[in-house]
Amino acid sequence: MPTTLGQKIKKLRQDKGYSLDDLARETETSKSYLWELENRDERKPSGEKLTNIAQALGVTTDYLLDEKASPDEAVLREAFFRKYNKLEPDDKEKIKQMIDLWGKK
Amino acid sequence: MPTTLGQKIKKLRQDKGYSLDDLARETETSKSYLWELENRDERKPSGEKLTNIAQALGVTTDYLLDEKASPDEAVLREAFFRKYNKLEPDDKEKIKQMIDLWGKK
DNA sequence: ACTAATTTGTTCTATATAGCGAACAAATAT
DNA sequence: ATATTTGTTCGCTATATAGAACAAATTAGT
Repeated sequence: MPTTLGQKIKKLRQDKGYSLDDLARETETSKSYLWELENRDERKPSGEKLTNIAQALGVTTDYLLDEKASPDEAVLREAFFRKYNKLEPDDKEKIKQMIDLWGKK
Repeated sequence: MPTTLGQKIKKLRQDKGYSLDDLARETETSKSYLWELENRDERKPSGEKLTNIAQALGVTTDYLLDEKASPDEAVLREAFFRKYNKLEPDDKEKIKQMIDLWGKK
């Protein structure tokens, strides 16, 4: 299971069969910087780059950044589901992706 | 409806009754920089800052960054919902937040 | 199999800008 | 009227990020 930002990017990229150049082209970033992101843990990319990368890899930025705790309590299921169904297609898709990914970690 | 990153931060912050100093303390950033984020459109904060800010304001980074399209097609609802229920509480909470926010835009 | 060409990954140097601290200004409270 | 809180500006340093050039690996040709 990948845990750092770099590991996640590398895994997702390779799973898609992209080279660094491929991903660089799609994300408006240089391949040298992508390499640093994957291999040097101390990098802190901008939200903009993160957005491009997340999109190219089909995940959300929240998944890449993998935040920490946040207060929790029970969910009202029906209300939840009704709300979900009213979302725009793009947003639905994103929610779905997050659920898929988080379910695996 | 706030549209830029700065507008969103400002609105959320003020709605919570926070001063720039308050938010700065909670998010590991300087108030001067927060001011720039709110008032100068050309700023590009790091994912790290974004994460802190999003958390302090109770939203996701994806909401703050408001990405663009992503491929879409039908969702298998039951599977979807079963998966959702298996998530960790923290993650459930995040999904819920996103749905709430996106439902309003 | 051997080598030349092409693709992929890595390192280095240079530049723009993220992000801070402290000083200043405006507003609000006492 | 003064003190305290809030917002704004400025200059400095660290670091994000690009653009090569270089190295390793892979592919294609003979």
